Amino acid sequence: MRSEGYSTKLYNSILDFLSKNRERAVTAANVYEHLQAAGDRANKTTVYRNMDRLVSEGKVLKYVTDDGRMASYIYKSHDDDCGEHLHLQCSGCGRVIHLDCGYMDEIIRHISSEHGFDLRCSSSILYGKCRECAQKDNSVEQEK
Amino acid sequence: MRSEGYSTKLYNSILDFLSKNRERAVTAANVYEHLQAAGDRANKTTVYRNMDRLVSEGKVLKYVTDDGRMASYIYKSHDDDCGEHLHLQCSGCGRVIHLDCGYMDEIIRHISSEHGFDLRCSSSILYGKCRECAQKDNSVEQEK
DNA sequence: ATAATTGCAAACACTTTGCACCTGT
DNA sequence: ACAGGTGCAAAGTGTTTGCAATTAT
Repeated sequence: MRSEGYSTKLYNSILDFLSKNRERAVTAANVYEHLQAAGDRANKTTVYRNMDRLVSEGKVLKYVTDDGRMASYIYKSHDDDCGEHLHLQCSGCGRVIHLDCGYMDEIIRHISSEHGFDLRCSSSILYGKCRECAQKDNSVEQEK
Repeated sequence: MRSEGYSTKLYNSILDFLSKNRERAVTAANVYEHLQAAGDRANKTTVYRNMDRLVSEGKVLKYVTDDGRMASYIYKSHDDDCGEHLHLQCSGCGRVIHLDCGYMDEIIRHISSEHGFDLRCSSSILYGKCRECAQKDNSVEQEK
């Protein structure tokens, strides 16, 4: 977590976009497209550099998409410490669920004591489907 | 899971290598290097194609490495259904721990009922450090 | 015989880097 | 003024694809 840098137009736009999408994981491509659409014509390189900066500033967590093709970023709200709990990501809609219930501590303790393993939540993400997307899948099944 | 294909020299070598490494996650590069060393000079493309084949045959699970740079593969032992439980992977030594205890089912149920999320174990992997690597890290810290 | 597998070179997709120029402080 | 940010083009990395030659059944 390095010292803050300059507050540029792009940096602010990106941070703003991320904070407005705290409930989903966002890729560099998503950010780039958003900036295009918003008229802040940006360069992909610059997007990547700003994402790196946000990660090293500790404002954002970096994961990988479901298919492992791209990096995905999750905005860390200041009120919850996202490094301390796991995240669920829906591979349908990209929605992120913060597993910050008390149950989580228990899981971490169990994994540590029973399996001799220190979980690092900040680099682990669980994939699956949220209720809505799972239901959508089912209705598509039925249409066949 | 498609029907079995030809049983070629390379396919067998790769499967053999994977089954001898069931306790760790292996990358395409690892497989390639092993084949080189073993004298079965192979082509990277062929390694990738065989990995794909093994995945579609359901003999191997495909994940992503800790840093998200490469695919990593875990051999599925026939005796345990790896698609039904989560895996822990040590980012120090690559060791894989199968989380196939009863407690895990409870977690999956909790995530489903309390968070409305259907976990897909076959594409989720948790990272951290196994006891040995964590201790190793500590001694390195102390050397400073 | 014939369907699947292989090797090679080229293409891909995402990300990173080098460098000259521009901007925030 | 100057540290830091930006854009462009080029390079890098892991993976995939097209196609002709080879191999397993």
